Amino acid sequence: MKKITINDVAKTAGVSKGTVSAVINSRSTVNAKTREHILRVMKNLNYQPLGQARNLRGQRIGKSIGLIMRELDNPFYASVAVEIKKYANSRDYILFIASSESDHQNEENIAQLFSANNVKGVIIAPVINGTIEIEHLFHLKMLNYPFVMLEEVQGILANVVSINNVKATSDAVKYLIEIGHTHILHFSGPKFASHTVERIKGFRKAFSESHLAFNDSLVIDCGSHFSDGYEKGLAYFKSFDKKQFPIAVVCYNDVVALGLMSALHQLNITVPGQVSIIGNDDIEFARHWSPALTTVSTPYEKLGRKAAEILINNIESDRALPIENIIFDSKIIIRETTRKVQ
Amino acid sequence: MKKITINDVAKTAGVSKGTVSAVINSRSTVNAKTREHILRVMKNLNYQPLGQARNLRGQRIGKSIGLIMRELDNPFYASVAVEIKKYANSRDYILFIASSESDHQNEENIAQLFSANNVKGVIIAPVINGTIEIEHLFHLKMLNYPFVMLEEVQGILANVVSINNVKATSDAVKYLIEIGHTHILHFSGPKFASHTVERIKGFRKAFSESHLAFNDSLVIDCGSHFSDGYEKGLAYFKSFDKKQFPIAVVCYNDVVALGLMSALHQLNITVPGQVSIIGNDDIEFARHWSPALTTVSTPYEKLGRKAAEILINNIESDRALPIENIIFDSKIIIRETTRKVQ
DNA sequence: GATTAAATTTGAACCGTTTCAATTAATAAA
DNA sequence: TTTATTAATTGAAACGGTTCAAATTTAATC
Repeated sequence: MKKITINDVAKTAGVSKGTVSAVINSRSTVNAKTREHILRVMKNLNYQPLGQARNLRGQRIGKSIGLIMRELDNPFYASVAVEIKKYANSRDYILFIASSESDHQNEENIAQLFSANNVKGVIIAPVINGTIEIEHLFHLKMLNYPFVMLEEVQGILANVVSINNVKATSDAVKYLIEIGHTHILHFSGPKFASHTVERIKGFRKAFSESHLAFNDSLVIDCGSHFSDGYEKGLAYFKSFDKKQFPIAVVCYNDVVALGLMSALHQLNITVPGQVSIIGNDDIEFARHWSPALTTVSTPYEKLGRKAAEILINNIESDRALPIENIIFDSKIIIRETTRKVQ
Repeated sequence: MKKITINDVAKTAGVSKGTVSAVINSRSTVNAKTREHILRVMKNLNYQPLGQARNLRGQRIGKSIGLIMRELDNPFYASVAVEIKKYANSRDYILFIASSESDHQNEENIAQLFSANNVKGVIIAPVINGTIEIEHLFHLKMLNYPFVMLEEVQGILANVVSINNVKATSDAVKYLIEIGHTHILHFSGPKFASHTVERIKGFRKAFSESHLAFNDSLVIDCGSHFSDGYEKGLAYFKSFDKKQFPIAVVCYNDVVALGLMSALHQLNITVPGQVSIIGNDDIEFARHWSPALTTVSTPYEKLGRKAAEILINNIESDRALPIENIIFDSKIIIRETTRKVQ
């Protein structure tokens, strides 16, 4: 079935396509009777004007940028998204958000769709699934299509605005060591996310820079959701020898930490009495939970703002701008889920 | 400054635009040396191919739908968005999300941008700010542009998929009456959101259908965030006469309810001992909080799924489909923040 | 060096609109 | 009825690319 075009409408209505165009654009120069007639024909033919063609000539339509998240319900990137949006709006851009669902092909399709549809540039939380696929990023580069990545990707030189996960997690562990902990675990994030990898690296780094011995069993595969923290927490501490307390857990993020606390509560294990817990992200609930969660706060406002700023600067510049690589540091926020030992 | 086009590149490089086009599209028929040369010229001129024009001919690029939320951090619509996305993906559509920030003009601009940029249809959580502005919706109708609204808007006949807020809140109040409460408050939502208005209506309805007398002071303007619940809760109960307990509060949503509980905790008021609380939405945290929150669960999966289904059916149909108006019922989930009185 | 096959490149037609000067129809004034 | 105005309509030329048959170049073979 061929697509109905303005020509079909014009022909059926017995007018020129200029007139049809005038109706579509609500121009007042067209006679009321003619308008009605054309409108009726449009409805009958179920004619949908093709936006792309409409803009080709005029190009007076608003500006927009895109954001490709890995998943819609990631609380950290959701906060970053809000900041990106704020900044974009302040410069008169609308933000469109899409989710790659951690799938390379999706990421590529979305980037393609953005660039093909008048979205001026894109911010990407890149998918890194073991095999790193960056052809589509090269393609964007070739097209001179402006983009900024929220995590570094090996093998491509591009704008990156990110956070220092290694240092953040390492600092968290060092803080625990400082207050006397000697038995420290890591509930790690979703496989293949670079945040996960980097945080594990930071975790190990802290060990290698202290007197404590690292051991693979100290890293427990967990995930990023409340239920992950809850379930893995239940499984791990269910038949846990209480003589081993006190113990400390550095969690991938706050939601996992909260889930873990919920599990511990159910097992009648006290926080921070028997288990100290540190989260990551500093979501709003972290400070309202009881006990309030000690966590690592990443400056997502700055992160989102900077990413959007670089992107829009690139979009509006008529020459290529130098590539930027900006890493923000996090800081630990001490609340009630960690305590001094001995 | 005039925009650089493929013609400029072709001219500067001394080749035909067909060849430049071949380079842009990574076709293998072009000689390596020529390719390099053209690529260099593209870079020098900072040439960005115009996506719209690229598609005009080919039109083989993926399908997408849009979602216009009122705000990015609304937990209820965030959940709905996830469901819309799932369904859209299952039918090979990519979902783009934008936020109107509860502003009419933004809503209009975004809808415009979607329709002008090859997004096949849109789901709208409409802004209803006292003055109802629906011209842009009429415009979409005229263009035969498929759209579905997540809340009813007076004055326009269009697809609506929504929830029965009146019944939901009314049921909540009736439940409280059933278990013996006689003093019932409502912490209401953001002004002008139709959910707010409808829930207040439901609150009143329950009174008018029972023996209790309604009174304007029973509705406390609150908002939709944790901090709103916390602050308004603190303000309201700070110098509250304890003789008036037990009392019950129906909250606009779960986050507000949790904020309120946090405030009450700080004031040493017990839940559900002195105050019974009911939320709305049934977010994940609701069941994990302690005490676990009694709340009204809206079937957001069905809601999102149905909205996306209607939209895509409309997009893919070659004739106009009948307008649908679907309202889902909610149900109350009894947990630990409500108790029988007397 | 001539012939043929393969690799490149060209350029005109086309995609579905908008634009706007020019034309035509309708209305008002003379 | 003419004529001058004004209101509507037309249609050809963009817009910035893609396509692909035809033309040209280059390489290979004899």
